[in-house]
Formats: sequence, structure tokens, C-alpha cells
Amino acid sequence: MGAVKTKRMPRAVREQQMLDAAVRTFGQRGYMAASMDEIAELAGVSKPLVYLYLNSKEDLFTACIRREAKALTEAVRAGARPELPADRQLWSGLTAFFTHTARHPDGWAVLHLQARTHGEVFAAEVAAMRAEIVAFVTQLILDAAREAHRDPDLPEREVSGLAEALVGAAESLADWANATPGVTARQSAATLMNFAWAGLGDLMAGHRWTPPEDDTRATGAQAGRTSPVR
Amino acid sequence: MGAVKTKRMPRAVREQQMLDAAVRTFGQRGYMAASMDEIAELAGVSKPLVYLYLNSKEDLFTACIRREAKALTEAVRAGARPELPADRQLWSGLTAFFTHTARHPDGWAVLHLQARTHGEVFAAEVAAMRAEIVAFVTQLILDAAREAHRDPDLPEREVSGLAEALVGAAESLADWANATPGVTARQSAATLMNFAWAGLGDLMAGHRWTPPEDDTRATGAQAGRTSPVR
Amino acid sequence: MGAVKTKRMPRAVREQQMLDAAVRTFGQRGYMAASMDEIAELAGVSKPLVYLYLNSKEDLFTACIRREAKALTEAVRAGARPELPADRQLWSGLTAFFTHTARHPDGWAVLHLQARTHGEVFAAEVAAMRAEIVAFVTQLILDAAREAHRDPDLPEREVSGLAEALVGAAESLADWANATPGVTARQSAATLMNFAWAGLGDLMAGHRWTPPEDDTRATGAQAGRTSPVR
Amino acid sequence: MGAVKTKRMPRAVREQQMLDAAVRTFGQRGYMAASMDEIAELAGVSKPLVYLYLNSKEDLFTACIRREAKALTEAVRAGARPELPADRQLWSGLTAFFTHTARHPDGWAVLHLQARTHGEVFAAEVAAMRAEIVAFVTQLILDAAREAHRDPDLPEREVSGLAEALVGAAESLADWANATPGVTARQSAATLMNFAWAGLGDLMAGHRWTPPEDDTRATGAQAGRTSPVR
DNA sequence: TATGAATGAGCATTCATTCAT
DNA sequence: CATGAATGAATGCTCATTCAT
Repeated sequence: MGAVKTKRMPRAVREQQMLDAAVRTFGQRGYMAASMDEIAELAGVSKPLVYLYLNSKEDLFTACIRREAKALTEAVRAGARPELPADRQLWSGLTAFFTHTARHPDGWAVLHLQARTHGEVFAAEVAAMRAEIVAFVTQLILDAAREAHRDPDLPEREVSGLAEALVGAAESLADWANATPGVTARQSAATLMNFAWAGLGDLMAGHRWTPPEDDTRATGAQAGRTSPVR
Repeated sequence: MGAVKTKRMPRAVREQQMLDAAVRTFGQRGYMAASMDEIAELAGVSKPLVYLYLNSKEDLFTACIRREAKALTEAVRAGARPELPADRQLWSGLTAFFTHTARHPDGWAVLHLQARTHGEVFAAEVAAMRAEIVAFVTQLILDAAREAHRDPDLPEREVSGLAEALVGAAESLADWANATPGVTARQSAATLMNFAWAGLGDLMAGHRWTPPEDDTRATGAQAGRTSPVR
Repeated sequence: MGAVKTKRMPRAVREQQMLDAAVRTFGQRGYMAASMDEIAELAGVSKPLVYLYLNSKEDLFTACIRREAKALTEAVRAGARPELPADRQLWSGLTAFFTHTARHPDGWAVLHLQARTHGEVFAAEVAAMRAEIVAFVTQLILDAAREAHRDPDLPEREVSGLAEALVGAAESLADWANATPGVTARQSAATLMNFAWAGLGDLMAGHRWTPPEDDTRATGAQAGRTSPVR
Repeated sequence: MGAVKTKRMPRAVREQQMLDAAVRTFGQRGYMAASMDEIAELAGVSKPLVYLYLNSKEDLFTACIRREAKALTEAVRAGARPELPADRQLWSGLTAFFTHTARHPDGWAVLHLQARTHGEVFAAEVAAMRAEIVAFVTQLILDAAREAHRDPDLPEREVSGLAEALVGAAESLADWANATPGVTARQSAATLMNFAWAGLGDLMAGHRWTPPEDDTRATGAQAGRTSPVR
């Protein structure tokens, strides 16, 4: 049912088959529920070969994460062409992002769902990718400010937070689009652009929403971070 | 190391202790990696008692999800007081949300990370909670439009997408805040309000970002949804 | 669903309720598959009470065996009246036997199926009852010979074997009758009497079926007992 | 203590070793009391290998039943040579039966004791074998009648009952012989032939034992089937 | 290069049994 | 007399991993 069982192929090819099978299995079953047996069978090879090439389940999963992270970032970077103005770059980057996540749902699941839920090691791996994308978006925001000849006057942390929020919204929309039939990548991108761009523009123009001095009352709505209940 | 081993307590109390231990363990280890042994030990009871009271690992996890979902939605609802104007409601709701997720990081991990990655049954459980929150936010958007005496003129799907994006951004920020020391709930809420409110305002005023006719090129950036690569 | 839960009843009564529940549960589920929980619930009492009265699962099972064995032997003895001629005694004893096993299928299952399959201790318990019945039947055979004024001239062991075979046939027929709707105790008894009585008569008259000198051939049909393959 | 621990042998061989160990363990301990651990150890392999080859305890037990049932029926069929007259066939079939049960006491225990007491599924498996043997015996009875040029004139059900009783007696004698040292297969067969053959002859000659009109009295000796006490 | 054979270690679940009241 | 609360000890089963060929 998996790849056609052809004997004696070069290592690189076999490895990709294994990663394909692994991404699919991890994406659908989850890291722990995926068994090496299933992956090997789906890849059309024997289990010892998987170990020979990829050492362990952990290493295999890490390899999956890396491959998928690379594919995703490359897709986004390829989408956002630097010669365009910042807003167009953001638009095309988002479109590329949604297109990629829609075409590789298992890879996306591995990155967004599985890698973050099964140990610090894997989480760190995606965090790196995410940081790269956030940095990219941050840069875009700053570029946009520069293009608009406006001094952004946004504190470092706030820009980070914005980029975080934007990326978070994009991730969430990707999940939602994958789960909702009929939503195109362009639609997702448009929704997010509409939502974000005007906000960013306003923000850069200094129009901010000002929080009330103090609306803290009663139950647990203390604004400051309190020690978490463990 | 867990709860003080006190013998002979009423069932209701013991059940809560077990849920505490389970939320913590599930939140940190993940559903599959968490062992009933560890949970029982952390709860200060023997494994059979856990089974006697909570039937199975699945049921235990479901009970965790329900308890944490209820706690979170109640915290948000308690935060957003309906007598306030819509923007203030959103603000205080967000603040309550970030406060709660910061104080209950394991509960938040259970809801946001674990429940969504370990089977349709659990995912459906959180999806219900999420839907409730999205509906709440959607209502807030519509109320805001009404308060501003503007005909929102936003198509149904777009409002849904907006609410999705907003909630997604909030979830993402919650994760980020939990992982970044020193970020307060107020800061997260302010970031998101700034990001979202102006954008929403512009949107309702009809200022939209218009996507270019066609910027598709080369690699995989087709805007339409294509069959996913599996 | 079990006995009506009445509080505070004399020990003897409670014990019988427990034995009722136990016989039913053991008969239907088997010794090992029957849980003390189920028995206690069916008896309408708490588990500790079962232990208080009957000590352990083993003791409880033994008590069941004894009670049912006693009931069965008494039914058979009561059926076979000693003032009748031997054939009539056998007939009425058989009828009583089949009647009893049909009316107490769970008790019969405990004796015939469960007790013999779960350890030497229990098997010995039924073996005693069985020996008693076999002895009774043996006596009947000898009586019959005496009544017919014939010197039986049957060696001890052969008579034992005959009684064994007769009892075994009866047991087998009891199972068969319990599993085959519409078979009455009289029918079972008649079948067996027809089958056995004439044979016994012939036998006592010296008409025997003579085994061939030696028909042993080839595979494993050695008549002598050989060391069992373990 | 178990089989000599030889490493790396072909699957078919290992499977037989496992079945040997399983038959022995199931036969002596019973289905439920037998642990997969014990079976694996006795087979000289690790537990996972047992599962790899035989899937589950249920499947393993079923495999045991099938193997032993096949061995037993083949032994009986091989013993009863069709070219002989019916009485000789019965004799040699019985001899083969007692020889086999004596040489394979655990296999016999699995079939006769364990399989019938641990679930319908297993019981059905042996019931099929038993039905085959009963049919074989029934045929022998009819053949015998034909050879004797007598119109048997035996109603269908009665012949079934007879065959049942005969087979039941044989089974019972097998148990008895296994438990009584010094009893040979020939002796058991002779006992049964003497017991049965003359009776059958008489029966076919129309000499029947006639039950009395009504000998019912008092306690529970009602001949008709009454509702069982549960 | 590739695999059939094999296992150590762990996990969810159940059960007979006992305390403390 | 009676029970709610609690557990030690198994048991069936699975999985990542390795060895011998």
C-alpha cells in the first residue's frame, strides 16, 4: 500500500521515502502513537533499515521536523519577493504560507501540532523556524514603516509581540482553513491582510487603543503575572 | 513529592487531587507520554483508586479537558462585563484570558496543545469550547459595529475568519507569553488590542486592503486549493 | 437487580443469598472470570461482608461446591427408593438426577464444569461426590445381579469401570439436555436405561463382546498405556 | 526447565514449541489462570515473540484447540479402519481414542475441560469436533444395524441420544483412566464395548426397558422440564 | 545493502483483599 | 452489623530497538 517495493535503491532516495512515510504517519497519528512498524511498512522497507538510516525514533522525528521546516520557510521566502513593497511582500508571503500548509497538511501538522507537544527538544526545533519567520515579519513591519517615511516609534518588544500575534493568527487560520473545506489560500491571506494591515497602519500612525487605567476587579483578573498554579 | 499523603478523604476531594495531578502531568508530558503511574503517584494515591474514580485514561483526560475548559471560559466570561462598551469588553476579556492562561499553564497546555493532538474525541471537546469563545468574540465585533452606528457590511464568512484570526492570535500570544518571562497579561492584551481594534475599525469603515489581481508565480504558490500532497 | 436490599438480616440467611449469587456467577462466568465485586453486588451486600462471612474466593467457591454437591446427591438419593427393585431404583435415581440438573443449571455447571477445571482442591471436592454416586450405582449393579440370582462374576475393577461409564454417560446427557431445548428428564433417563440396562443384563449373563487378540498396527494405536507426551 | 533455549529458529518450528507450551499450560492451569508469561517461559521465548506469532491469548488458545482437535480426530479416524465390520471399527476407534487421550493428557484437558468452560467461542470450536465424532459413531450404529439385517427402527432423536451417551461415557472414561494409574486403553475400550454393544444389540432387537407409568413423588422429581432455578 | 528473528522494558487495566469507621 | 476508602500484585499487550545472517 505504501511505496512500490523496489529493491536496491540509492540511500538518498530511500531516506526520502522513509521521511515521506514518517511525516505522514507522525502527522496523522501523532508522535507517540506512530509506530516504527507502521512507518517502515508504509515506506516499503524493513524496520532495521529505518534504524540503519535514521538511528532512532527521535532522530527520525527530528529529521521530519527539519525537512518540513525547511520546506515551509523556503516556500514563504520564495513567495515574498524582496523587490516588492512591504505590503505586497507580506501578502505574497502569506499566500505562499497558506498554499504550502494546505498542500502539505501532514507536514504542517508535524510542525504545528506534533513537534510542540512532545518534548522540549522537538519544540525547540520548530521554535527556531518560527523565530526565523517572526524575524522576517518583524523586518517587514519595520520596512513598511520606513517606506511610509514614518518613524515607527514602536518599542522593540511591542513589534515582536505584533509579529507574534500576526504569525499566531496565520497559524491559526492555516489550521482552520485545513479543517474547513472550500477555503482558498488567497481567502485566508486576504482575511489576514485586511485584519492586520490597517491595524498596523493605524498603529504606525500613532493611533493606539489605550487601556483603561485600572479595571481590575475581583476574580483573578489581576493584570500582573502571578505565580502560576502548579 | 506530590500532595501530602493524607489517608481517607471523601471522594470529591480525592477526585480533585487526581485531576490536579492529571492536568499537570498531561500538560507537561503529553497525553500518551503521561503514565497513569505517574499521575497516581503525584496525586498521592494508588493507581486502582484512580481507575475506581475515573474509569480510564481516556475518561481521566476528558475530565481534565472539561474542567479546564470550564475554568477558562468562566474566567473569560467573568472578565468581560456586558455593561461595558464592546471595546472595553474585549479588552477585559482578553486580559482575563491572558491572566488565566498565565496562572494555569498546564491547564492551558492541556487545552491548546494536548487535547488537539490526541484523537478526534478530545479535539471535539476543546473545539466546543473554542467555538463558544469565537462566537463570543464574533458577537463583540458585531456589537462594536452597531455601537459605532456603522453597517458592518461584512460577509458572514469574513467575520468568522476575523474572529478565528483574533482568537488564534490570542492563543498564540498566550503561548508566547508563557514562554517569555516578564510579559504581563496587560501587555499581551494591549498588543492584541492595538493590533486588532484599529484594524477592525478600518475594516468596518470600508478601508480594505485589496489583493493584487494575480501575483502567482512559479513554485507552488497557486492561490487555489490544490490536492494536498500526502 | 439482585436480591432486594434488605438491611439487617440473620447471618444464615445472608449467607444463603451470597451462595445463591456466587453459584449463579461462578456457573455462568467461570471461577476465575467471576469477580467478587459482581457476586457481592448480585447478593446485594458489600464486598467486605462477603469476606467476613466466607473468608476468601476459594472458600466461597468451596462452599458453593459443597452446597450444590449435597443438594444433588440428596436429590438422587431421595429419588432412588431402596424398597424398589434395582432397575426401578436406577430409573428413578436417573430421573431425579436429570430433573435436578435441569432445574439447577448453574449449580450443575459449577460442579461438572467449573470445579473440575480450576485446581486440584476443587476437583477433589467434586470427586468425593462423584465417588459417592459411583459407589451407589456400583451397589445397584451388584444388587441387580443378586436379584437376578446370578453370580455376577464381574471383577471389581470392571464393575467400577461400568459404573464410571454409566455415570459419565449420565453427566454427558445432562449437559446435552441442558443445551437442547425440549428434552425432558424422563426422556434422558429412558435413553440411558435402554442403553445401559440391556447391556448390563447381557453382561451379567456372561455375553461379552470379546476384543480381538491383537489389532494393533502402525501409528500410536498401542493398547498399553505409554508414557504421556508432556 | 522448558525447552532448551536455542536461538534463531524458523518460525514454523517456534510456533510448534509455543503451542506445545501453551497446551501444557492451558491444560494444567486452565485458560484464565495460565499466564502468557508462563507459556512464553516454558516455550523458551520472550513474550513479544508469542504475540508476534500468535496475536493474542484468545488466538493462542484457539490454535491449541484446533491443533489438538485435529490430532484427536485424526487418531480416531486412523484407528477405525472402514474395511472392518462396524463392531470392530468401533472397538478400534475407541482403542485409538483412549490411547490418544492417555498419551496427550494436557491436550485432552484442553479439549474436554478447558475449552468448554471459557466462553462460547472456544466451546463452539470443540463442539464442532465433537459433532464430527458423534456423527461418526451414529453412522457406526446405523451400519451395525444394517449389517445385522435388522431394521433399526430407532427414531432419529434416540439414535442421537445414544451416540451422545456413548461418546459421553467414553469421555468420562478417558478422564477416569487418566486419573487412575494402571488402566490401559484396551481395558477402557473393552469396558465400554461390553457396556454398549450388548445394549445396542438388544435395543435393535426391540428389547427395551420400559419406564413405569408414573413414579413421581414428592421432592423435585417431576419428570417434566420445569423452569430452572436461577 | 537488507532482513527475519528476537527481546527488555513499560503501560493500561483488573482483582482479591483489607482498613478505619 | 455493615461499608466507603484504599491498595499490592498481577496480567495482557505493545513498542523501540538490536542481532545474526
